[in-house]
Amino acid sequence: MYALGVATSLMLSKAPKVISKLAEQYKALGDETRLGLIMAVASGENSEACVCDLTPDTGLAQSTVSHHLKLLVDAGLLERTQRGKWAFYSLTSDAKKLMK
Amino acid sequence: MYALGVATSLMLSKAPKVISKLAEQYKALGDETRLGLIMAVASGENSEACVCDLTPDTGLAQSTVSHHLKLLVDAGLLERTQRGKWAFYSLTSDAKKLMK
DNA sequence: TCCTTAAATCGATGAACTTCGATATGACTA
DNA sequence: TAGTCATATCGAAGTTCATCGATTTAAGGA
Repeated sequence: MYALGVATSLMLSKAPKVISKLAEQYKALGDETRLGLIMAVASGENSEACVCDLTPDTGLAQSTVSHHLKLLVDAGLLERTQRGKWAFYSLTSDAKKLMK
Repeated sequence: MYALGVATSLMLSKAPKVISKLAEQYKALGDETRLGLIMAVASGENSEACVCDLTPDTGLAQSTVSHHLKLLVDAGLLERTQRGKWAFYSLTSDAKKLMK
């Protein structure tokens, strides 16, 4: 017998589907643009931000930013809320856990 | 003034180069094969494993596994040690932090 | 109702990634 | 030294990804 490694309990406890989801989340964070976006969201008032605020900082086209935000939502890292004409994005609990 | 978000201190404290490194590390974890490899390493005796043990589980070619391991080393998540004919891989402190 | 503004979707393009088989390197063994 | 085993490197093929401009959808405002 030997001492359990750091991630052993994690590995043993997670079903394949969870591994796959986790990989998806890491992949979503594994892009400078998206990592910047999610950090900008986290640092916004009430830890949320709308696309109109996020887009200028990236230097990318609005459609590209929208695409990245959708990816982050699909990965379960951001939540989208419509308020008036604006779409606001905020961190999910998964994102908070992962970025701690 | 408003309350700081979860990742605010992270964002404010990290220089662009660090952001870029962090994205690289997340990207490295954002692949099921590599996430599986790093978990296998973590769960191995002394939290290390050699390529010969890691390869069969993946169902991939040896050259492919070698390639993924190199990526993980380049990202600063694994360390390589030669012992006899075998190459052993172990987690770095960055990997332990990120996968906690 | 028509116009404006915010954001999402679509289709195309070039770059990056995963994977493989073949080959090279490096370390022990006969 | 010649041979074998473990691993790394190389070059190619197919796939996925990031990005853009154009268009569409959705929500308000005049």
